[in-house]
Amino acid sequence: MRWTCEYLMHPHLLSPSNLTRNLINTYKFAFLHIQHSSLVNGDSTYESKMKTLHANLIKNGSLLHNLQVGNRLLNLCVESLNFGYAQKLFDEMLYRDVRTWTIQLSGFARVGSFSSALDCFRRMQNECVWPNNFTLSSVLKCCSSLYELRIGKSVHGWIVTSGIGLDVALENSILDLYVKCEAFDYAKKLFELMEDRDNVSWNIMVGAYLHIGEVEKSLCLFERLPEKGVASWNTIIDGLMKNGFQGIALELLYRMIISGHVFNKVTFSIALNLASSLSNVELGRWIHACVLTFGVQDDRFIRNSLIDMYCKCGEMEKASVLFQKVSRDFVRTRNSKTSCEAEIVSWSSMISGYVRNGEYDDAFKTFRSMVCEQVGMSKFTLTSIVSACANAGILELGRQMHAYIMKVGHKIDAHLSSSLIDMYAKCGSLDDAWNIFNQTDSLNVVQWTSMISGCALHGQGREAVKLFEHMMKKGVRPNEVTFIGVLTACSHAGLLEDGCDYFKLMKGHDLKPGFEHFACMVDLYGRAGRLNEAKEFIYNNSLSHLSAVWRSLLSSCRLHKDFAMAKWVSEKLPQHEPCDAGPYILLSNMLATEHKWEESAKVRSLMQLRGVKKHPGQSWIQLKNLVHTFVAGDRSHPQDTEIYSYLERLIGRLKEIGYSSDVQMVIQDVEEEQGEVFLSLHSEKLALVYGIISTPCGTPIQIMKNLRVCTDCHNFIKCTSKLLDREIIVRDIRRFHHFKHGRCSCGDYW
DNA sequence: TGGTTATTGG
Repeated sequence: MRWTCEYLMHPHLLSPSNLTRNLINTYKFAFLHIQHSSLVNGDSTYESKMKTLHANLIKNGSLLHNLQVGNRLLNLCVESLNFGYAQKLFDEMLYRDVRTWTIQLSGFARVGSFSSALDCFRRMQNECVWPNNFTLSSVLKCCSSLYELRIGKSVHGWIVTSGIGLDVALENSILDLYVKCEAFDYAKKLFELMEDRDNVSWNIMVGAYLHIGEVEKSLCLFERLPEKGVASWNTIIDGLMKNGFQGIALELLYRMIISGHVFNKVTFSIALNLASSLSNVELGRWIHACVLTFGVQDDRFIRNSLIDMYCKCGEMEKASVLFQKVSRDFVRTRNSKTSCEAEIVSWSSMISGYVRNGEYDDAFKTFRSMVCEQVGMSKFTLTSIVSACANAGILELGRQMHAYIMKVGHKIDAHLSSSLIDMYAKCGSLDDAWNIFNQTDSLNVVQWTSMISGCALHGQGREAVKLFEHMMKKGVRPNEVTFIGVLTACSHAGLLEDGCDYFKLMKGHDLKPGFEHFACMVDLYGRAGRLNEAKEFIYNNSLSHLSAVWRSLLSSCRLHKDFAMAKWVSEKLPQHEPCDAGPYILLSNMLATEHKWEESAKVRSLMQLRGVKKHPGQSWIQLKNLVHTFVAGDRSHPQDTEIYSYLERLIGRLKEIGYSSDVQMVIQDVEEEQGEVFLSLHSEKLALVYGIISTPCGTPIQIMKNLRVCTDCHNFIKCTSKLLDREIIVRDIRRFHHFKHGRCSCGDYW
């Protein structure tokens, strides 16, 4: 190998008589040798060696006089993805035939330059080179990738009129073009007219029916297939899953196995995807075991599917182990385009996995390494990271990400714009959310929903309702999530009648209310003070097994001070969710308000006995580039002496303007005075005080909290906003509270 | 012919 390479570096050693098949092979070896040493041994002289090789090739001009030799070399360049050299060689070749053009054209198609491939086809036609079936297949593939139905149809027309021999493969390409371009009628007609149909033709049609959601027809077609190949099974299982028929998909996978079909690489990907969409980690693990048995664990698609499956099943550690292995391998193969794409997918999967599992810090860390290691960004990565900013509520980071996206020059597509709208809304800047919303040209249902939910989040119920009406007028169909948004808005703004109307409207849109919608309705009745109607609604709709609706009713009871019903409800709660700490705390809280300390303590010990852990309350505030997090009674902050002494003085001054601690929220068996002390140390108060002492007078302060804000803290913040004349914004787990001049945007209704 | 990653709610 080394000898051949050195030999080629000295062209004077070449004699014209060597211009034979052997020479081509020698070039082939040299090519592969240079590429191999660059990829595996990290040889940095790759570029210069290739240049030398190429120069020698050109110098030995006779090579380019021989069409056969030229074509073979061109093919070699294309196959090894050395596209720059392929282009040079193509331009320098003296003679070109249909094969030369086809190699070049399919080369463009292979690296995803479909437009260049079509240009190549046009030039070829201009030079009156008659295409063959391979050329046409490639051209049709380019058309379908570019959704170029018009060009595709003209190619079809040309094929028919030119009298070129049509074979099944070419007809299948046309069929596939029509399906991909959603010209389903054309596809159906062509399929009916086809004299020879092979398995591929049938599979394309099965896939086509699945694509347009005609699941039953696709199943019929599938069952009619006389010999079902692995590809047929793959198509039907994948399509069923994508149409939301996970159960049938799983059944078919089982049927496929027991009828003796052996999985191929595609089957593994699909099966892993099925496992994650069912959140069935056992199935996922079983498939992982099969992957290892078959020895296909190094396939990039399968690896990524494995990572994604573990991410979606919440097993981030397992995903991370696989990911580390992948990224080690990728370092060595960075040069090829396909491996780059596969690498980006695995990074994206990891980031979205961390976001999905609420591990935002890890998501940010992964993103940072991705930037440092100069891995290319995809819109998937960016969308996930914006969503991480949204959920973590870190406005400054969100803004930086937005700026980064603009700087990199990424196009803001529908997914990105909806996640940006959502991010700004969730990070407290509704104005920025509106800016993105107003700048978007054709709004889809997700973007409308993000904006509607954003308004609801900020207590702008009427604005949300207006938006919803506007959206309907524009002819955009609301989905289930849109209704959750608009119902929440009605509930937060106390718009009982509108809420009931919208709930009824769901039927008109063929949408079945889920438990979230029912919970919104219970909330709506409850907040409006219609506690009995809320209770009736629960029983009339058989919702009594859902703890979410009882919890919502309980909050309303507290709001309207109906202690009798509150106690009745809070006793029901732990039965439904024995592992959730919330109901126990609420119940013991209710008992404590009636000074029934013993019973309250019993509930607490029952909770301990069952090993239920309380979710610790946390509040955080971002100042400059740092996020400061506090828990109740936190003494770990470096400025804690300052914080505590300011807090004490502040409470004293607030009392002078009428603030008093709301001891009803005390959840421990303590005396009032002690209770007051305990309340004063809630995490949001600490975060607020830290914000006050760290910023100039009059600066608005924004705090985030992972639980709902309690009545006492709500009161405390209201009074503080009045006393210090500061705008204070608090995001709790459900909504935003904008405090100004002693009032809150929620109207004390949350 | 078929396979992996993203947005609104929970």
